[in-house]
Amino acid sequence: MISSILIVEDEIKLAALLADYFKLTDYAPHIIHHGDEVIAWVKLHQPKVILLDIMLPGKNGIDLCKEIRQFSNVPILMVTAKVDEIDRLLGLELGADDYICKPFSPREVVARVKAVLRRTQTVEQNIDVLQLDEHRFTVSFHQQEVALTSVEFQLLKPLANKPERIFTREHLMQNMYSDHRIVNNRTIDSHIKKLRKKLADISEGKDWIQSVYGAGYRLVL
Amino acid sequence: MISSILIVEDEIKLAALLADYFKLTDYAPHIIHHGDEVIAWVKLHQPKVILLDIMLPGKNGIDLCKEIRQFSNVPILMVTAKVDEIDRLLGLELGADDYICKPFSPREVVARVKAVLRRTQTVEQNIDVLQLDEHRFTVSFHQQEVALTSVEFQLLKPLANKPERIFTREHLMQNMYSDHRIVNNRTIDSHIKKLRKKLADISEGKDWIQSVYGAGYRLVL
DNA sequence: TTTATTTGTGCACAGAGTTTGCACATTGTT
DNA sequence: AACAATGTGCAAACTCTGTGCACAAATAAA
Repeated sequence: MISSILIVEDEIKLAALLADYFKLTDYAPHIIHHGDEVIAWVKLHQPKVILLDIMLPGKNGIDLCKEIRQFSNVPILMVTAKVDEIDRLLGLELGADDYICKPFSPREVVARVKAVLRRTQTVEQNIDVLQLDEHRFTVSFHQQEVALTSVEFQLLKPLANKPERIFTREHLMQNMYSDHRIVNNRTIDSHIKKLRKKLADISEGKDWIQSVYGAGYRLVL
Repeated sequence: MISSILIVEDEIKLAALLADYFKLTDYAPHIIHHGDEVIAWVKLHQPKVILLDIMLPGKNGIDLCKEIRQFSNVPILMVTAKVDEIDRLLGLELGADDYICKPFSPREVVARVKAVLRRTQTVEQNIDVLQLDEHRFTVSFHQQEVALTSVEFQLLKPLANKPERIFTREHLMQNMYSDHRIVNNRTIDSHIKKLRKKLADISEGKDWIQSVYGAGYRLVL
């Protein structure tokens, strides 16, 4: 399995060294040296995991971590130069997934990243999914359940069955209506909106449905 | 068994700590910090149990408890900071199911919640169901019994055997008539109406049969 | 057999709930 | 900046369900 990893680290040589190690272990690393470039890149590329140094030119790692957590649950490993700092960081409850202390061996870092991915992926793939109930027209997330209308249910079904995959509005229409009716694109959007609301209500506000500009929608995990 | 629990507690760290403990014990906790948000959330999500602090910003726990009791019998555990207050609370007859005093250990709270659930669930799951008698075409609820016509009985049977599950009118027809006759949808409705009346008569007016727009009917517990 | 009484069916219409599309705001792309 | 796509609030159009009622069919009583 190949994962894209974002390495945010201002020491150029160290970053390159880490990147090399990750390449050897079948990861696709990308390096950013400056704090101000991180948010935009993450939003655009959605890496599978982020290695985030705290001391950075521009925005520091602590603020970046908070900011990323506003829109994503991507695993984040914080890197700090001082052991003492870790306690302080834990107190801040940044939502980071692990903390690593410099100096470190690249192999250690790779191991920690793997460990985090193993943890989070198990959770996401086995637990953090939407459960549809065909008989009751409901979706549930963890133990929270919500009733859908039949149109909403038919709309969600293909999206949830193939997460990540993009469905065009035309494709979604086909699945929603047995009579192959054509409705206005804005109509699909309206239903998507209602679905988003209901899903957010049972999952702490998470937006499960991503719109793909010019293409359609997809469900993200 | 997994239950959703609502934690209403303004001390953010305490709430998070409790939530963690409940997660470890297979509960799905949701936290609300402000009294004004509680009612709407409870109505929407119908948690299996509520842990309710008395001192809160916005509406206080005592008023909330009364208000919740207007529309739900969900088990409520009240949390108070002062031992002395418990006597006063008992006097108010709020309808809470247990009272817990701060400071407490999270493990104690989990234990008390389990105890309350054990008490209330036994009642609900073993007694509050409709008992059908195939030989006499009767339904009973608690000790109240009512005679059904054969059509009514056949209509109720699938609904009662699979509570929560939605049955289409077509499906219900199949079960009602051995000759697979097709009758008007309004006809099903008429029988549903009569059933509702009879069931309500033996169960304090409860409406057991929920209609699901565009889909059919289901029996709710 | 005839006459009540109960049960089943379907219709018309009212009321409730859902779906749809539009106008306009916002966001994303080039 | 200009254009295109998506998000949103809202009300109209539509669909579905509830109910009363009339009548048919089955059952029981006389």
